[in-house]
Amino acid sequence: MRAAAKSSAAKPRRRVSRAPAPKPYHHGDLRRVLIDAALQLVGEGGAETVSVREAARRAGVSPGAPFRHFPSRDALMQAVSEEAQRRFRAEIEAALAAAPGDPLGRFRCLGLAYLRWAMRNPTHFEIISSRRLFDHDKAAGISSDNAELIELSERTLAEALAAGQLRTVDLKQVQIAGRALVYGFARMNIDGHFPRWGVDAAEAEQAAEAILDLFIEGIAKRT
Amino acid sequence: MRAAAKSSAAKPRRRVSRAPAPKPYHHGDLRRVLIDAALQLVGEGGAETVSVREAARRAGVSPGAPFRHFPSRDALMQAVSEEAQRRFRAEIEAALAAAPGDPLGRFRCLGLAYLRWAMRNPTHFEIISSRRLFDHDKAAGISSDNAELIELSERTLAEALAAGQLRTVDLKQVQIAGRALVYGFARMNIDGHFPRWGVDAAEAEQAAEAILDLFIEGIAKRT
DNA sequence: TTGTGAATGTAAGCACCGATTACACGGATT
DNA sequence: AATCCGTGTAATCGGTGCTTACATTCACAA
Repeated sequence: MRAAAKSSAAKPRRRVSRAPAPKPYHHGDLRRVLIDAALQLVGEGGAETVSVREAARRAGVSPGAPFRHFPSRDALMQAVSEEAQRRFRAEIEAALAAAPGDPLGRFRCLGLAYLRWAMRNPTHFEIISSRRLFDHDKAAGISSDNAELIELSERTLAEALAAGQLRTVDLKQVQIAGRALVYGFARMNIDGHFPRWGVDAAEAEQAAEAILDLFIEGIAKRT
Repeated sequence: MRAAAKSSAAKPRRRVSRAPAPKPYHHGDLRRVLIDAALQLVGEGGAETVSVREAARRAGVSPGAPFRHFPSRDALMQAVSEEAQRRFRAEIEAALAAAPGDPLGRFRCLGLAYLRWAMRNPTHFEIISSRRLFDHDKAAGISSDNAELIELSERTLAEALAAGQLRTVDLKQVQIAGRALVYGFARMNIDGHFPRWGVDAAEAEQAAEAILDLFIEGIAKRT
């Protein structure tokens, strides 16, 4: 690519807050900009094509600068993952709050919001999905990630059981199976198992809804 | 990519039958050895930590030699993927052939064999799972991969439907849901979503069987 | 206002990586 | 026996993660 070739172009050293200097030595909010750049890079070529140098390049900063904010590439990716998880959880909770109803219906809303977000934001979902790459140290620690979401789904399922809407009592199994279903569908989508749906997102979302309904009918008490 | 751990892998050479030639110029079966080395590397540090150089190092060969057999790293990984897929399909078909019974029971055997193989060979399964990395060109082409397996599961499901064992008639939905379920479970396992099961494989397999049964009961005609 | 230390950037460099090119070896064909 | 060509080596290039040394700026205090 191109060398930086920063034209120094000796500028007047106005430090008055009135006019913004064209090249301030300090970036201002490099950390945030790096995370955004990395997020964009994931969207362009997958998670493993993200390079710290390219992120720095897009931030208009030297290759070593990012290491002032992240001790390693993995740390940067972890920050990206946390950002993605934050958005994910926010959207799920919003969708669940906005759609009340019977417990099983709310469980369906939960799964649907999960699937929709995963299909519409494959970039973010890909980052979230693999703990082995980004959260390997945090996995046994704080667990402030989507454990909250897991608990939310468990609570909703418990309500459904209390309301007599389920045909089985093993909530843990149902919860894991539901997670595996939506996770598997979303992963298959971004892993390219549905090449035909790459061009028709609506069809993919329809299929997602259909298999979710199939699962829910499977766990619901038969009429 | 990141630096890989060093490892001395001076392999004893034996190719000449007459005298102990210390260094035969030609390796003999480098292609196979490279695939095996790459497979081993995936098992040690994940798919993206595999480097052509390290594979060459373990094969006792110069860094440029692998490129005589594979035009690129991705080509090597694709060969590894094909090898893994071959073993996968062989085991599934063997398990299915050895366990006859009613169609739905055979479908269960299919899913169980899938899950078991995925849990016991996470290395291979990880390679198989992501088409975007390894099969991007082949995806629309020959499709000699596990499309055969998909068809096999569809056929088994159709038999189950014909035998009146299913409560729904939309086979495509059932098939996709089943695939998403087992794929999601296997992926969650290797992606580290079940850290507790990292030490107890038996428990993981029990859980896998349980969610599979949950799903099958969900699609079965109620007695 | 003026030091002064901590933050945060740059510059240079290391080792490793994928990939290419020129060259060396040797088994197989004729 | 001479030759061809598949297969290995050696050298090299640009890119990458990461470290170290140095430069600049900001924030806070005397």
